[in-house]
Amino acid sequence: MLPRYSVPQEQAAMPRVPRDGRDTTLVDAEAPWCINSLTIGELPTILHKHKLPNDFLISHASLGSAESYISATYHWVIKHYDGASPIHKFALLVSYLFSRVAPKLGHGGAPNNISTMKGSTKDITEHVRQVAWVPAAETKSSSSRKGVTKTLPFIVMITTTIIALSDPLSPLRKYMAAHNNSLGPWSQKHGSKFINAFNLVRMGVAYAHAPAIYGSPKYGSMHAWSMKAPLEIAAYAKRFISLLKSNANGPYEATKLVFGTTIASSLNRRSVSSGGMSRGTGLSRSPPRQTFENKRKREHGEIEELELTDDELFEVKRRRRL
DNA sequence: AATTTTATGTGTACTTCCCC
DNA sequence: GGGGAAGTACACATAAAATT
Repeated sequence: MLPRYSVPQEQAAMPRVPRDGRDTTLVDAEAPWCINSLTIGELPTILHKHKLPNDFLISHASLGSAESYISATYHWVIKHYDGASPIHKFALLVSYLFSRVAPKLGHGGAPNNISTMKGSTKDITEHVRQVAWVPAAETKSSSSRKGVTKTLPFIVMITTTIIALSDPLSPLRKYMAAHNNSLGPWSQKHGSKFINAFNLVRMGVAYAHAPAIYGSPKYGSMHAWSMKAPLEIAAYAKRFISLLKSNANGPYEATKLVFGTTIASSLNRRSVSSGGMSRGTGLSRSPPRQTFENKRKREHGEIEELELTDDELFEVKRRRRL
């Protein structure tokens, strides 16, 4: 059986994703909700939410026997999450997008001209921002790298990473401050899911200072990479959120800001070809093909665990009653 | 020397397939 | 259908490699 996360009692009623204007989740910023079952096109409907979604559970980070500062960081983020903070909201939304970009989370090798950028944070950062997102499975016979298919772990782990790295009071930053800026075991645990320096830079929340961003990047403005200042991230986050709710193409534009045109287009493919404004129209005439797994999950009422295929992302999914 | 990444093996949970 | 073998996917531990 799937690791069914437990739903707190007071939130036992399954949150409804807004289907029309009458749904109370549209107007109630406090009402419980889930993020993983949304489509990208539905992201603008939850921008007012103050709380983390119900499916944001620490268990999805599989902390196990991780060192105490790691689990402390997860608990700290859950306790301090503030939906009114642009950075927090951005972190959550981007974590969702990141989980849908998977497994295309890798990148090619360093270009030949990387050394010409040495010394220029601007050049290297702008370069990394444009590097293509490619599947991380490059080993010939063996399958793709492990740990990149389930979406909920990404959502919990990316959100936590961005928020914690952006706040000097987080247990993670305090650990770094006491350990010469090393992220410690955090690097390996999250790096196995491609939550690493390179992708933080590529998503626009961090600077790359040295070609070592392609190697074993150490943290610090004197080394390979560092987070942008909170005010810079906040400005970026505001722009992202503003794009997201700007118009019918908001989700595309916001995805493009963070992940680039290619990813935005590939995630958007289906809805563009079917005439754009499918949002709010309810049923689509030709429902996208579902994976076997998805079908099983629907049958088992595990829709909240649903992992959408690319083609489904922008579709307005018909909700089954639960 | 320190830090991060990559590779490999083990255990576990689930899925798929196949045979009865 | 049921039930077991084979296959898939993951976390975790450990070791090794790469880079600064």
